[in-house]
Amino acid sequence: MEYNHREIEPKWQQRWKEERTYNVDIDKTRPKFYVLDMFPYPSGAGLHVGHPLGYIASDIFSRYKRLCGFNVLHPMGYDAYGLPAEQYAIQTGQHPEVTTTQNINRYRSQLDKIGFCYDWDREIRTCDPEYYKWTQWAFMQMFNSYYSYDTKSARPISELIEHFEKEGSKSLNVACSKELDFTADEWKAMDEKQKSDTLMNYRIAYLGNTMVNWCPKLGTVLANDEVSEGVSIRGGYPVEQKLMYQWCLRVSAYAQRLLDGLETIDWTDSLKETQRNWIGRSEGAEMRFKIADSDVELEIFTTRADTVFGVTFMVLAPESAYVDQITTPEQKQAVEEYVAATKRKTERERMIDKKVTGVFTGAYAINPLNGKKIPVWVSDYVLAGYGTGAIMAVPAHDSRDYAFAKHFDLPIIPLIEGADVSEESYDAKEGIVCNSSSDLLDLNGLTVKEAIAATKKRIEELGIGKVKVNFRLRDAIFSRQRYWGEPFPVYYKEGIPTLMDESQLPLLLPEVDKFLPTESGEPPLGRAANWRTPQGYQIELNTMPGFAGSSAYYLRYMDPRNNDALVSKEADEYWRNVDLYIGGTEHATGHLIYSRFWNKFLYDLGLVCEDEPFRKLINQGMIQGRSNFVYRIKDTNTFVSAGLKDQYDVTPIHVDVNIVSNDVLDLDKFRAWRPEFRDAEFILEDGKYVCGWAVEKMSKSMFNVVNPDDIVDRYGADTLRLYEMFLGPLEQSKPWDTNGIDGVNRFIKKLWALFYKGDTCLVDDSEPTKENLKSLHKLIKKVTGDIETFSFNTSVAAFMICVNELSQQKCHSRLVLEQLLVLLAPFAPHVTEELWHSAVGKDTTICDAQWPKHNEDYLKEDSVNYAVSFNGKARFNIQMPAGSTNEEVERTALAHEGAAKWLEGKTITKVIVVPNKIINIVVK
RNA sequence: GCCCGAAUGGUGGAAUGGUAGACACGAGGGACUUAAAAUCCCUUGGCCAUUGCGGCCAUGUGGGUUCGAUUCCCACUUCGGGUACCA
Repeated sequence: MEYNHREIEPKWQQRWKEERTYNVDIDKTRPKFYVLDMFPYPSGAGLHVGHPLGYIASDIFSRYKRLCGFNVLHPMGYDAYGLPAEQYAIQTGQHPEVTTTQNINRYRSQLDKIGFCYDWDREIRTCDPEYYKWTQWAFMQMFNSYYSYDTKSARPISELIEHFEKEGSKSLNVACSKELDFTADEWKAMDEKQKSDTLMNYRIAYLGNTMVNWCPKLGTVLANDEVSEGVSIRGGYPVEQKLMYQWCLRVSAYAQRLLDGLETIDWTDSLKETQRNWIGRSEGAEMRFKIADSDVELEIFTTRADTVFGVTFMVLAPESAYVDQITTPEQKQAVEEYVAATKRKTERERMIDKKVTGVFTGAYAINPLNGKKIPVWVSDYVLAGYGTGAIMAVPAHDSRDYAFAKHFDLPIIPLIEGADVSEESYDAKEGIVCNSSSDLLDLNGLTVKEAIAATKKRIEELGIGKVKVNFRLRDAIFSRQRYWGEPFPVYYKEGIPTLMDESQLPLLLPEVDKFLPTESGEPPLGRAANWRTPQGYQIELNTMPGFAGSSAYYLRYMDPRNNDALVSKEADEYWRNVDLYIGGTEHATGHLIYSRFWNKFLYDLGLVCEDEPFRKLINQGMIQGRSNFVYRIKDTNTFVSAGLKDQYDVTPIHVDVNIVSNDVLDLDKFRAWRPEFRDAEFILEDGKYVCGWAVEKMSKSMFNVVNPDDIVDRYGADTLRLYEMFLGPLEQSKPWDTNGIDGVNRFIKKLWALFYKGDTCLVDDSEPTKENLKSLHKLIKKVTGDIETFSFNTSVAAFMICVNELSQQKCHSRLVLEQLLVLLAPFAPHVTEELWHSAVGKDTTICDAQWPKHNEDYLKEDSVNYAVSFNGKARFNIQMPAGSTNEEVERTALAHEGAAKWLEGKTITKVIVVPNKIINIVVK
């Protein structure tokens, strides 16, 4: 029998499917292990060889854990709601569901060819009503909850209503959009609408007037993580700031827990750091400044309370509510013009345009600690969304304030001894404070740290401020003005947003004639006929964002067909949370924050038993493309080989990597590739046309996309799997280069040759030799260690070494070869399964074998090789019997004939013996 | 600007304090073959020596710690990723 992947791979894939080899159920007699891939958005382009990298790694780990005796949950599904399908629908009129289903089918057939051990019975799709019922349901729970800082958890909104009825807003310690102040009587006197509005201030899923990222081109709002550098991540369209009435999730309430939880999970430090920065905790103080000749008090936030004596002006964000309250009539026009001008600018323009701008309000604030009058300005360098939207400016010690002060010629008062602020501000939080004393507070002589603490203490005593922790993390905007998403189970009863009954879930996405906004500017659902409750109330027209469906999908896999609960208690308590999660870093500040938030919320409600969803997380690196170039001599149809291109004036042109092999261009295929190249002439080197190359993103436009289907067809899935792992460390980005694939393919053929020569099966029952066992046990030890640390590339190398050794040893012993197959099974499931049955003669699947353990006895050496070094430089080797003492090693080394040369005329200062490795003799 | 990570042959990479370059690709040479493919064997970081041994230099640059540094520390250079008026 010859190795023929085209025959054995489909055969086993079929058998696994028929025999339900990879389907799992709760089994309390075995420990569970949950391995999850970030589920893909099924794009129209299909998979390229970069996509399966993480899937292969997780598949290897799943199979390994199963062989180790774990009951492994390893599911897959699709993140099926999304913008590309909708935009395609707008262009073509094709229903997004149709394209999505097509894409899913394509993905599935591509995935199937690679031989993954997914339990496909547990497949989920976020656009499936059976699935999104629970997305809608979770939203309803959030609507019905508020967040208590006393219990540090979400609580039913009914508790809050009880509190209002007893005490109004008194002694509340809860998350809210803004601090409200009302009595129990005032609450009771409110009408339904007022009560609804008041409760919105506290709900975890709430409707709020917030500054949103509005993308006019996409016609929708976007969350902060969907925007980068002022443009939308999808499409790259400009985004502007706009005040809109939108559904939001009070993620900010969980900021501290999201931060603390990072300590308990096994993620890389860099990813945790990214999340910490995104959450952006900063400790500081809120302080109130009275406005002269007015009742208004400006509340500001600062982390540098110590610099309060250096405040020479105040600045408001243009959107701040204070602006209208304090602007003097003389300045009114100038301020209004400035605010209007800022509004017109998109966020991107505001970012690119780093010019200092601002306008004086005409008002003055009083510094509460020294009574000084300080002017209040408006400028767009202060953000409305952070802190209180107002700052005290200390130009001597903040570079932004410094630039503003220089531009408008405002005074600068240095507060730290020795700080030179003539050219730039002194921003460092260190030094000894000076120029900082008044009747109320004296900071002179203190360090900055001490001064911050002293000021905080004093302002609390004086009742002019309080210690405050601020977070950068914003609430998530949860409405999208799109069609292809989950509808909100909400209707408007006399203008009051009201939840539907749980029994009405799932609320199905209605049909529409077009996927565009209505003529009156309403979202596409405005086109749905009868988008009303039976009582005739209007149902919410927005849909939920992409992250809604992906925030709790890992829970649904535990119990995917349950129609009575998101996940049953039994399934949740058995599978608990994800033990290993593999996916890209691009979700660090989006999905991985939202999921943690969502899970913590469900945890507060007692619906899930683990506080963190993903115990360990590995980020696989990106596989980049490796593009090839041909060089056309300018204004001709002649192409010059890469080595000679410097002699001509050439234009590099991308050429399809699939017609290039080892950087050598196939001339006939090139001529056939494009009509304009049909008559191409070539200047060759050594009779070949050599292409240039560069590492770029894998994309159609670069002609560097490699389809896994082609690789599987040519070399087989096992070769693809091994090669992707062999390419380099899992977490590192690296270019795909098909050139090296022959090496792993040869390895599989060599493996095959251990079992078969022609049609003869070589496996016999001979007793393994010492050498055989040594090679095998070396491999067991290495591979086990490597899988546990995700060093799959070095394990593949170890397999190659072992197979080479065994073939040199002519080892055909069944006992050795069957264990070799088990070790290799996670990496190359098809060929190992085939040999396991046909050559070794087993009749159960290799998946149910047992992972072998290595035996140190077989690894022991009779003698040990020591490298003898003089002053750290290795000079010769000596063989020592195993277990020799350091003294014996040293004596032998010095007595060795080679030693004399290096000892001549020198004296020995020191001898270091590293057991089993090296002996270093220091001479002078 | 700030934070994080990386830099090793022609190429992908190995070695986390102990003989740098495992393993693989590519390249060169050889065997088998009428020939090719496939397979197998040898060489392959650089320089010097090559009649034999051998010697020197080398992990981005410069310092440091150490008997010994690709590995640890400091500074710099370059590249990649994240983030950005967050007060």
